[in-house]
Amino acid sequence: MEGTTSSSTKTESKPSKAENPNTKKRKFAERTVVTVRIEEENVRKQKSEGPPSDFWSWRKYGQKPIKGSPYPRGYYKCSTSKGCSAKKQVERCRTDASILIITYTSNHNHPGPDISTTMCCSTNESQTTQDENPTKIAQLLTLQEPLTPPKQEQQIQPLTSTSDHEKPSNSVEDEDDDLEELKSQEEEIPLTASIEDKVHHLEDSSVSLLIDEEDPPLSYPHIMAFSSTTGPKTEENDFFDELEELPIMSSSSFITSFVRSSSVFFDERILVLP
DNA sequence: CGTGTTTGACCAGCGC
DNA sequence: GCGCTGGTCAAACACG
Repeated sequence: MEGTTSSSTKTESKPSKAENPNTKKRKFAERTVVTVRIEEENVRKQKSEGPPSDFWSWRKYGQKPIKGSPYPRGYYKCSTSKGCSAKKQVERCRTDASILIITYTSNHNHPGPDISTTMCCSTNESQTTQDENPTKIAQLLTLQEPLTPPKQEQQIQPLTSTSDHEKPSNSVEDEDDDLEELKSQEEEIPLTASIEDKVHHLEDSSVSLLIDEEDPPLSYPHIMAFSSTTGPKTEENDFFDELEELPIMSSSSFITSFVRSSSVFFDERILVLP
């Protein structure tokens, strides 16, 4: 909480509505942007079931149509714990409805849920869990698919802050007429980048910028969930070992290694600093 | 009954 | 200064 320390310049209190003085601070809000690609069948599910859930429980408190986007943006607060100020915004990529853009703001002020039970970390149980929680697992499954188009994927934003980062970096703004073309291109493009390639790429690029060990980003559910569980994991490691052979990690390399793993979950992570 | 969703209204940041 | 737009609130409603 009070993660948005950078922007509390407005001190005049707003009596009735905004109980949190940090509300409506757009420009300097710290955010972590995650794009998640969902598969087509899940796209339909999303429409009926909402955004893919992560390991927190979220309560929707608003939805707004976003100018220039055919899809509304949903606003969610963490309902895992009372008083938790963690929020997220979920919207769809304008060019590809199968891409969800999730923007995490603020920080969880409570330990994460026990993902060993919440999530399908056990490799043996993963299949059954998928059957039981297809939506929740959907974003995990997406890593099996090649993710965002290479252009978008390679242009991981540096740590500069504008409110436009969540929109895809490719030329979305201009010709809407090209959207269909882009879509068709996306479908035609043999998205062949393997997970390892992607991980490798992310590792080589700016992922290291995303995680500052002394001042970690605001909200990255997996990391927090992991850190909240007691000590180094076994099942989780097994899980990730399946994804990628991880060396034994020291505490410092754990995060880096985790990022490598978590970057598998998410197409793209953008920490926006003030 | 508790929890979550929907939805209209309100407010403030931001660009012009 | 003004209008647009995004973000939040809160009442009403739905659901288990």
